[in-house]
Amino acid sequence: MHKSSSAIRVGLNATILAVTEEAPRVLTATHERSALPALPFGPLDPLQDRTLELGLRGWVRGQTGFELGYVEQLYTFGDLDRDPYADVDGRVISVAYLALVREAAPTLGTARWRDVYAFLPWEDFRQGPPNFVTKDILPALDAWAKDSPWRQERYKVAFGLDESRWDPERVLERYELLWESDLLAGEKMALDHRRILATALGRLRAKIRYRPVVFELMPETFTLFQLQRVVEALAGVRLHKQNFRRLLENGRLVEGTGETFTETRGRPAELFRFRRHVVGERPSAGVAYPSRA
Amino acid sequence: MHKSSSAIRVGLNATILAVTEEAPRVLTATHERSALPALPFGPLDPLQDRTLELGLRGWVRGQTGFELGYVEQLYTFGDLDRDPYADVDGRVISVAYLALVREAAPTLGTARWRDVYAFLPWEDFRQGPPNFVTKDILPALDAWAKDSPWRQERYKVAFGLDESRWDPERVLERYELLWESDLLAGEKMALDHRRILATALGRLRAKIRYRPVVFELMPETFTLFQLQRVVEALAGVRLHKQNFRRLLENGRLVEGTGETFTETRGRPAELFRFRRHVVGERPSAGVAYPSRA
DNA sequence: ATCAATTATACTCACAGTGAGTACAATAAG
DNA sequence: CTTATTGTACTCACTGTGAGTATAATTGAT
Repeated sequence: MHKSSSAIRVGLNATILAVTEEAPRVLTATHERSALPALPFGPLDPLQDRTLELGLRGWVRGQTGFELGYVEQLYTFGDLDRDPYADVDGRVISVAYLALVREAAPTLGTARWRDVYAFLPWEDFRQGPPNFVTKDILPALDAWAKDSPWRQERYKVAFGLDESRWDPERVLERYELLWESDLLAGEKMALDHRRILATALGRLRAKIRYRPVVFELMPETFTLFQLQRVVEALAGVRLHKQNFRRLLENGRLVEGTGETFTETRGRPAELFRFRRHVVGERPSAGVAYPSRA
Repeated sequence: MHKSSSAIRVGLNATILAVTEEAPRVLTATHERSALPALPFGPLDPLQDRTLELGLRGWVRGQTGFELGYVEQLYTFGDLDRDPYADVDGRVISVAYLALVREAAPTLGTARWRDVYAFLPWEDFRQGPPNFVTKDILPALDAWAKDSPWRQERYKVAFGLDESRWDPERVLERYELLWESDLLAGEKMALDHRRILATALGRLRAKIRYRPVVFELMPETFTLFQLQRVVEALAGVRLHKQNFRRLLENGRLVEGTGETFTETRGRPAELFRFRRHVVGERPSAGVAYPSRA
């Protein structure tokens, strides 16, 4: 066994999300040792970086060319066994951040945009429960929980069976459930990065509802239907159009520009713009996704 | 100027809360250099502590004699200028935790229980707005916001004026508002610990509503009125008794023991017990504080 | 023994959201 | 001119929630 160094290094971990073409995307790098996709990661420079967030913005700019807009701290990971190379490298504490950017612009280096649902395929319920969930996962979970009423309750709540209904925000619960039962589907990521991604998605889905963060992902002007599509892509659920609009009007979050937008056929839609000044205005201004269609 | 060391140390910071005699209490130590009250703080041992949480539990046990029950990670602080001694000591990153314990039992060392509202006096609205808030703070804030409509909105939302109503969870917003306007009342704490305390209180107030965490603060059996008093102490708001009980019944969080409890005069109250197994049962099981009395 | 204080219950009621549905209007591609 | 597509206008039932009124059950104090 190698002798461990007692030095601690602090890493800054970024889950950078965008939505393009009705799919949530995450910026990935390639993990050197495992060759798996990984969340971009940079060290904290203890002398230069005045704040953790500035440090993050700095190396993201350098490594990927992105100027981050909205940034939010997620969680700090520091378990000794999360990194199998920790013995060699010394202990690493990593502070994970969630960042939202406006568009999937071209990237520098090895960074690459990937569909979030490639890693968490069971989270996309827009077409109803995905096939492999109903066919494979749920029966297997049922077997897994057969002898434990507690496991029963747990997986039924997580997947919205029986009494409870599918709650888009319970991403982490579902991830951990599938991890424990060894039923994880989808593509792997390096280390515990898939878990971090799940944390990020859950947080974002929750935050959307009480803070106007979706607009960080939208262009300057947009139609209400485009906005709905973006929210749906993130929430992984289809929404009821009329109710969605009703909520938007109540929240006074957007204002019409008067211009219209025609791309597909059908009646042209009016273009809207986010009313930036509402941010502090209302107690809780979010784009609460109302119901499924 | 001293030459800074480039080593990083990681500290684990605990906000340990309990509720006794209808007051939320926080466990404080004494900061060596400033002699101010401080949140207990211990280093992470990069070789021994398998997880951050275990590290925390370990030194809390050693330093204060407490065996922590409920523990939750709060936030990670790492700004260079948060500690004026950073130059000498090298960079410190601290991971803050919120912990709940059952009772304000006697403590070892210099640790001491203090009323949370001694540090954040404007947060206790149980008797309605405290005198110094209406008399001093609000007028001063009004002056501070006189020329900025944005500041206006901000402080009115934070303090529940006009349209909006007092939201117990906006602790951090209020703290930052008062900090910026240089109107902080109450006792100081070392470094940025008062800010951390504000973060913790806000988080706990929010969490109470969708997870049954209050019970971590209650004895094994309790009357519903005692429970209400504890929630009120944390929320800093008086509640409507009937509605509070209605919500408890709906949530199926507690069950009667059949025994009754008599301490004050008046009709004896039935003793209840937390139904532990509901934890995974319901989608969101919390003791949502309903309305003010 | 009576009263005041204190706590526990039982209901009511209005109002705001919310999930869901029906119907119809406007426009463009084919 | 049909059809696909999107935008609008309403309705409706149901649930939660904030609030209020009234009454029952106790016990300590006078």
